[in-house]
Amino acid sequence: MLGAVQAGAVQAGAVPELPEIEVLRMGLEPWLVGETIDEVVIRNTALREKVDVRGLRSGTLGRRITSLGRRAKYLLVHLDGGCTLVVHLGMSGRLTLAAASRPVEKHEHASFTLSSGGTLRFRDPRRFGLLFVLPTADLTSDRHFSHLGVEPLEPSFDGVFLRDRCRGRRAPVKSFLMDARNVVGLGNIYVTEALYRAGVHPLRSVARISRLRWDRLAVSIQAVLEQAIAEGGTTLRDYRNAEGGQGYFQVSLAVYGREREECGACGRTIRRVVLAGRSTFYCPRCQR
DNA sequence: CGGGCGGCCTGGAGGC
DNA sequence: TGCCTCCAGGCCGCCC
Repeated sequence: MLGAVQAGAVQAGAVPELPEIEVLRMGLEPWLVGETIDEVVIRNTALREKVDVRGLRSGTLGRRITSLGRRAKYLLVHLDGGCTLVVHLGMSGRLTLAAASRPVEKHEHASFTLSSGGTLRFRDPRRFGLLFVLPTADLTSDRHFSHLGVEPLEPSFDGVFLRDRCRGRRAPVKSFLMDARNVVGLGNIYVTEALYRAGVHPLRSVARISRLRWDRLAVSIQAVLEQAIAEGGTTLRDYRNAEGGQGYFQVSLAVYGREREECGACGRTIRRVVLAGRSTFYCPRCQR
């Protein structure tokens, strides 16, 4: 169980984007599949949307977990009986396996007792997360999912798709890529890094991006996400390991959070601007 | 219609 | 040292 806890935990300070949810899904799946949910405890229903306790219980109690999926930043716990438990971690959510004897932590709003005797705990200090149950058949039509765009790690995601998708629009490319109606799963950090890798200025209008740059952007987005997944999704701001060292993926961040530092490629000073209320970092020479 | 932005929420950091 | 303010951001809804 300890191994599962370490594999499944989104570490402190990580802002869960697509790679963090995918790492969580892979870490939890071998421990959850085959388990039955024997008890559901909800301590606080005031998440981003009020938790429907009765719906959650009726859809999950006595049900066996058949598989774990992911759509955008939603973790999908598929159950027999035709329902799916949907978990969104928001900004600060964590989903971890723990022994039933472990004391309840602060901000631990929900726990699910499994047939093995372990528990699945949902902790979310900022309460931007979501917890609900749906008939599995409604997963695409439900209002949380119906508007969502393409998965960036699917084969259909490429430069041609992006170019077609933005036709007739003039939004800054960063805003376009962070809009889940176009592409899902990208948060501020990975978009920022992908734009740097592709050499595209974050404020550039989508109307003024060449075919070549769209191809490069698609490749960069996939490369950043795949690298982050391979490195355990450690997107860390304040995480430190036991020795006080920094998380692994932070080393790979070329521009995010590096205002006033030198660009590793050209030496120019990395700049920060605010777009749609979000910090945006870029190299003024490498990104045009 | 589409893009910008405020609000939700808490903890951590920085200023005085 | 302690209090206050600011900032982080996924997502929705409102506004222009």
